[in-house]
Amino acid sequence: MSQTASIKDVATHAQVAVGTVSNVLNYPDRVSQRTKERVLKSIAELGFVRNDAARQLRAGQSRTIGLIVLDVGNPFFSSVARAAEDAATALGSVVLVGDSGQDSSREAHYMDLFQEQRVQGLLISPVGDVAERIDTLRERGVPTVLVDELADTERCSSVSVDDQEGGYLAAKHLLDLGRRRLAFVGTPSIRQVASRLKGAQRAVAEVSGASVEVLDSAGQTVLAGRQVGNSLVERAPELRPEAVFCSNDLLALGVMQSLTMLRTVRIPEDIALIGYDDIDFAISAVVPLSSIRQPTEALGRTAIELLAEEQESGGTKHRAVVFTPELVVRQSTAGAPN
Amino acid sequence: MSQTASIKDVATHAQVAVGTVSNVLNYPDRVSQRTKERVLKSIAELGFVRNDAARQLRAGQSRTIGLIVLDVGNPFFSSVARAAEDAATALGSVVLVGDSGQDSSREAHYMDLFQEQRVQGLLISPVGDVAERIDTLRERGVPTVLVDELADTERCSSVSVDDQEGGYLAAKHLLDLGRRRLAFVGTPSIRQVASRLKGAQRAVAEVSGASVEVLDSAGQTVLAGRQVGNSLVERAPELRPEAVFCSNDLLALGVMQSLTMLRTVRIPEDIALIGYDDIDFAISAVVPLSSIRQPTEALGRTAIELLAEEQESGGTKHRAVVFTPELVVRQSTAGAPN
DNA sequence: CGTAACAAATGAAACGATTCAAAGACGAGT
DNA sequence: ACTCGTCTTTGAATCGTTTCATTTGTTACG
Repeated sequence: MSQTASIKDVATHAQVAVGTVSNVLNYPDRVSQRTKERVLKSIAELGFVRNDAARQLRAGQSRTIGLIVLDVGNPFFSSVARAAEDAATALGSVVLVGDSGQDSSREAHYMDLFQEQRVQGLLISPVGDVAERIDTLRERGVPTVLVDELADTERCSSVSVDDQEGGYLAAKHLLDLGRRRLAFVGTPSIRQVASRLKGAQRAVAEVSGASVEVLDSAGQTVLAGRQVGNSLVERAPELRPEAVFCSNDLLALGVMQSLTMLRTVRIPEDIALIGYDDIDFAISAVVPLSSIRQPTEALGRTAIELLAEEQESGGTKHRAVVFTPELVVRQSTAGAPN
Repeated sequence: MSQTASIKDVATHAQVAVGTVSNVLNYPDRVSQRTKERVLKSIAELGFVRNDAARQLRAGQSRTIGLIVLDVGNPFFSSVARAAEDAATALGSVVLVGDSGQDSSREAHYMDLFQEQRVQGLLISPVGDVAERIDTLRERGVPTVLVDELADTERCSSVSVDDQEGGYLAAKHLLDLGRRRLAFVGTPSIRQVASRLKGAQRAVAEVSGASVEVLDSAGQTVLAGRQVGNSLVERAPELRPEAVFCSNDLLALGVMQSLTMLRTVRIPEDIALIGYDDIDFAISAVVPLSSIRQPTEALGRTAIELLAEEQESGGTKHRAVVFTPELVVRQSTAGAPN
């Protein structure tokens, strides 16, 4: 009894055929009440637990869905991951999360791994160029859904958020407050950030006399935000922007700390400040931070749904679902223009 | 070529026996250079990828290690998880992360799942009482290592951090600054928090004239911290504590926000403040926050090592490794006593 | 030339589940 | 008593890999 019992052991113990035990587990209606009880009793007595490997081998496919994210520590991704897990659980599947850490070799490693595991499907926020591998997977019957990246629908499905719209919303909001001299803080070398900037510029172009200055930050962290914030404080007041849009909440919190710590600048009176992502900390900042909320739960849930669609259609039909981000106004951009 | 090629297909294509293909993959030295090349060429041409389910079935065990945490969103656990993943990767294993969300039914679900997967071993931060299940797993040859919880070494191994010592360190530090009237903020109903409080009380008992008041918070979040902070601000100055020790950095940040926002209290001059966990935000707070750092990487790495030890010893020898936390002094507790 | 020694390659058996065609059991209807 | 239909149960075949006892091939040596 020390080692694990197999279905055969159960069959022997209950004095039935192995097929019957399998039926008890998978098609209980096919089995008479009497035998069912006997089998279940044996299962309990022997402590039988299904061997998933054997089951998968026979089925030719696992009940596993692979998810590769850029950084599990990032609240955006951990939220997407959690939503995906919940949606998958409802379908009787399990999500395996791999963290590429923005490293394309790690990304490749996880793709290999998931392929060996014969995952049902793959959700991925790609780092490198994965187009070819996705083609290969599709040929093998493994559907892929890009996450937070727009897909060529000839190739696969995708769920993403309209970053340009998000940027537009943020800048429009600042302009609506009456602010004209805007600053954008972020690293436009990242595609998502570039789109947000583009959206902001579009909003600015719609208002005469408005301008936006781009402040390239060293990274997307609180510290990077502080550095930018310090450089703003050092400026002569008349050279400071009237409103700042950061490509990410961490940056915004850093900027906020610099500005409020030295107490030379008031938020939102002197400078209105808005971030992006609406992380949990945004609401609990010294000055509650306005932000652009991305529908992370919807992203995760929809990603799983698209995967299911792909499976049903045999991997022929692809869809690119684009969500619209939402403006969340808090104290950091509250009140009338100065 | 649309579907996945098996080892048999490779064998046919390369005109060798299946055993030879297997040898090329697992024992390359047993195969001559010539055939090896031929086989590898066929593998590449057919795009063959090992079927892990079949491999596991034959091996009787997977290369997977299960990890069940209380909350993946919590930086403490995500850091432990990452360290465990890295250590496991080095051993050629994969870590599957399950999030119990402090819910014992979800915990049980993941335990079932991992058992079906025939994981090599299980790392778990338990919610409910899992002693019996661990016994069962041990009988089945699945070693378990408790994470952030001290184990009965008759039963299994564990990695944990000395919470009482952490509490002692924090309180001692505050006392060393000359502060006498301390406050402890947290939810002592959680075991770890209770230990930290106990440590703090021990430190206080060592100093004559010192006292510690316990402020039970509604949760362990920034918001809960703010509420406590507000209640402190409302007090008459002479009734306020001289130093506050929060059982968690989020709480501490909340307290800090309340105190600094209203500008009636200075940190650290009027109230010295220390948190616990040393999360990334601690260093970037308005007033950089002192904290107690837990060796999360060591926890994750060691958990995997203990698992390996268990496997080698056949699951007979268990060890409980306890790490000592570390005091990190920053501005929130800097300077001389008032 | 015979054979011992070794290397390389073979292919059937096994892992544990599911599937499915076939057999068995049983009662109703004639 | 016989046939038919329905409900249960059976057990061999299958999935793709690894393992290992055998066979085959090659070289060296007496």
